Amino acid sequence: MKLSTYFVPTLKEVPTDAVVQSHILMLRAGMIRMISAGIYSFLPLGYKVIRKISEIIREEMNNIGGQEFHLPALNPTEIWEQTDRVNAFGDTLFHVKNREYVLAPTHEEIMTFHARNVLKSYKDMPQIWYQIQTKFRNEPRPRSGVIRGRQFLMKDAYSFDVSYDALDKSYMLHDKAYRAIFDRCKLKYFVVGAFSGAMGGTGSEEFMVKSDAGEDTVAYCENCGYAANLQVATSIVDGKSRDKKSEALKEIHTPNVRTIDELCEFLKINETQCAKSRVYISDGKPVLVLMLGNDDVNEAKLENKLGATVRPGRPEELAEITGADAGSIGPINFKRRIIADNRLKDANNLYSGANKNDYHLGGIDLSRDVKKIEYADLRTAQSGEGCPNLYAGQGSCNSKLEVFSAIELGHIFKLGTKYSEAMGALYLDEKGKENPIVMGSYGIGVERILACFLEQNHDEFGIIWDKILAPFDIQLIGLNMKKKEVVDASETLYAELTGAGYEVLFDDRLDAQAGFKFKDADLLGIPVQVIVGDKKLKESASGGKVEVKIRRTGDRLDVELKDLLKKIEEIY
RNA sequence: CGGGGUGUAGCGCAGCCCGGUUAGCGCGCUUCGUUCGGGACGAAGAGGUCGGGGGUUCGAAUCCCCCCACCCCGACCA
Repeated sequence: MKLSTYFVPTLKEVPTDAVVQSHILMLRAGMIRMISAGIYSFLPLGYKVIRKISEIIREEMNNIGGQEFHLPALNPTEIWEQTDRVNAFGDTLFHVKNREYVLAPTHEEIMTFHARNVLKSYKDMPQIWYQIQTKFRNEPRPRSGVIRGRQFLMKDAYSFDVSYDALDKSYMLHDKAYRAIFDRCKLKYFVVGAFSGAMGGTGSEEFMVKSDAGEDTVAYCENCGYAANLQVATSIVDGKSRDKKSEALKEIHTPNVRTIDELCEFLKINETQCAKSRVYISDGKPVLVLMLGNDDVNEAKLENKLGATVRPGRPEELAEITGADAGSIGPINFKRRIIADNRLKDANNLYSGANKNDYHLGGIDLSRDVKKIEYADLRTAQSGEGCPNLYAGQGSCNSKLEVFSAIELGHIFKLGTKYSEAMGALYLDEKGKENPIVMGSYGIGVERILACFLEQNHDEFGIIWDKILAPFDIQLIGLNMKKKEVVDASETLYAELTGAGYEVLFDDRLDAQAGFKFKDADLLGIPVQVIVGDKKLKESASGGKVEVKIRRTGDRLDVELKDLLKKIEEIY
């Protein structure tokens, strides 16, 4: 491909609206352009990479027996009503105005529709059906370029089995395929296991990539690979030990002391002697949550414990419930439900609010002074705390956890019979008995693979492709295309390299200066640059030299023209 | 949906607070010349509903009201 006629609008300056690296690089390298928030056009260079990624996905899906479909994005609303997902998706679902259609955000319904009509016998299974197709979701806030869009490419796969045991096999096949896909795409990823969500599934795994641009927060252990969404992550951290002697309750005047830090400062005590109080409202009823020191309440854990959603109490509610404002609230004489974090179990000699403005209580013994108190894991794990992963018979890992943001690349999910039951996808088993098909669903964000790769493979100058995803194998740069010897040599090389089976991007632009071409080449990040300039052409009697530059390392070497093909072969 | 910010030439921005010639700068683009291995130089050009609508005023990019778009933080995320 000749760059003089190839549409690759590179940008010298960083577009203001782009914040995350992958987005900036895709825009600057002329791979994408935005049409509207969360809606992007892929330009030729970007689409070339998308196609390479798609091909890898296809190969690995076919390897596990997957069969590729192409389903319509435009779906009759009625099908979505059968599973009550018009409601479940709510505003996220795009509705077509002049027909009873929706734009599909995923394809469980359509795949189940086909399964229902065809998979009538246990002999018809297992099946793995997949497609690579555009999904539509009316995200309230698209962001980070292509990472969270309103329209995006997804590889979605669905398995159909006769039993949960059989589903386990299909699920494991996908686990294998996904690892193969992400390995081949040279991504550094990790797997977050089984988070029992509200979707009625029996198991799931998320494939994640560490990134500041990510929207999930996870706790990860480098040592053993433990990874958990922060919403459920636990850690090993000491509780408040129980002192031998419980002191008597004492009221302390603490004017203008609101926070735990201020309390510690005021009383010259350690924060692990304090119980922090937070009042939440759940189901219209107040709950006092006690945390040790400055520990953060993990609202997801609290909601799990209560089995209902929670919200923080409003200031006027706090005053009415406790008789005090936030900062002076505590467990003593609190008449409603009290749940304390496990770190506070049986703790004594604690300081906490007195439910009276500007007063705190000391000498609190939770066992002695708080009659009806429950304990639960309610705290948010933090970086540096001990990994809770258990080794069989050897205690826990206890290496240091790291908490960071991550991008979800893929998700494999044991669906069970939710959709087959709702839509009547039933088969006959060996005994002639009717059963619902047991399903799994499996998704990969195709553009996210691209974005994650770029997040992990760039430097200050631009993209650094790995050869497996690179849009081209070689960037051939004719430095001064006004000189005949350069034109002749580079045209010859272009023909030779292309003939040898390499995909070559030939910078044959007539008017671009050397520096300009170098900068563009580094930005585009093709793995190998072959630089043809008149000086080096003259350097050898035997036909001249060209320079070969390896983008990732920055290494340059001069190569005789006649040795070039061999050299490139060595590199590749 | 709540909070914050931005919208002026293809891109990046100044001008706005404090209204007043013909709305400016850099990059890019066109033409000519010079240059030619790390985003060159000179000269001459083209390119604008100042996001949209309404209002105030003799006069609005500038002040006021409404709307729209985009970005960031949060909420949401099968």
